Amino acid sequence: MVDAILDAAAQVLRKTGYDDATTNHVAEVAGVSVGSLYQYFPNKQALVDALIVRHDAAMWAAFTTHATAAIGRSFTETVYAVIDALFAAHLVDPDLHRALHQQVPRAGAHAVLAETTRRSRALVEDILRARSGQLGEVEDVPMAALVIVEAVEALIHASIALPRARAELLRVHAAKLVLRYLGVPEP
Amino acid sequence: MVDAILDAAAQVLRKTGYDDATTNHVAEVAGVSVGSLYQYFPNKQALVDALIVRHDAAMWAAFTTHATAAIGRSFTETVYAVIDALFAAHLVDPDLHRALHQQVPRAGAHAVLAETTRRSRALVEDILRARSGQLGEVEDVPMAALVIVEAVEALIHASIALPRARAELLRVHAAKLVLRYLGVPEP
DNA sequence: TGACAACGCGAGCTTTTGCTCGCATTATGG
DNA sequence: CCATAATGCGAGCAAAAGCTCGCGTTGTCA
Repeated sequence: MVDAILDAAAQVLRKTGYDDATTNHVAEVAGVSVGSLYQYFPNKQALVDALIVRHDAAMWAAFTTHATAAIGRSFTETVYAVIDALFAAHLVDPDLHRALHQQVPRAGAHAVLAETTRRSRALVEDILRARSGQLGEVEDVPMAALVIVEAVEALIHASIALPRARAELLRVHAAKLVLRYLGVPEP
Repeated sequence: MVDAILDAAAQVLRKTGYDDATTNHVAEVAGVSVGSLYQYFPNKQALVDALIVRHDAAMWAAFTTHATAAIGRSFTETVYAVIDALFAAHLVDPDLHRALHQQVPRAGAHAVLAETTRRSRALVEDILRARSGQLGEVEDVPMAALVIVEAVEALIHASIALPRARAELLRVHAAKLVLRYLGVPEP
């Protein structure tokens, strides 16, 4: 039942937006009553929070699944794999993702999302440190990780509004951007 | 009076957030009555819209002012100047900027902001085309402009949450990112 | 099958909030 | 100095939205 309510909330957010995402409307779409909704979610914020947590977990799962392809590869291939994984993660439910980020007030302030950002940066830092000695050295690893994560994420968000062909090309450019930034020679 | 109301709205958004930005509250802070507010703004959305337009205009003004420093310089210096101008534009009213973008639902969907993004990209495209023959050629100018604008804007937004020293360093990294992406050799 | 609890329901209460409208106050101009 | 208009006021209205609570229904034991 909890899942039914969350599914309904996601659908409402995707289709009609945050303003029409009233508790009554969500309950109606879910085919349950408002009372039942409030049995599992103490208030509207808790409902939205749960949705954010669930979606974030789904994205992170998709990311780690795809990112395993990077294990044992060369640095260039690792970069491509991680970027592909990030793009894949954003294809889990793009409409919901956009609704959550563009319409829910203070969505970016959620602790779960901050934690995911932190984990993403930590992962990139690890990758950068792992290539010590190989190619040129990176002086400020945390700063480089920040630059890479922020830039790539921005490009992914931009790609959502693009036609498929351009989005694919943008993925290549994202990889190019990162590799050249890190001083990796072209293949 | 219009300005007083807009100033109050900006202050409320900055300090207490979008949720507490009721029309009555804004009017109270502005030192006027709700009736007066509705004499100049037909509804709450119009008020927020006007605030977005005003802030966007202020940012664009700051940008163009600083960007004139790029006229007649070398390509590398032009890149630095434009990035500096973008950072300067985001220092106009960072708190209001964040409130508008993170708390106002669908803030990104506003026509004015889309137009500003379009103008930014057009400007970058012009700069890229102007250096034809100089250095390496850029094949897909619109794509490169998109990559640069999106990446730099993301880094600027990230820099707002950073301590001043790190923010300054991030600016250098933004320039490095763009120059290396475009294949410009280090100075 | 009957007692009991857990689950579910939805009409409606309460609060909030965007907004109005009739009146007061201040400018304008003859 | 008065008539008229323009501006400003703020109590209060109407709609909306979050939330509650008493009752019905379904499931689960002995």
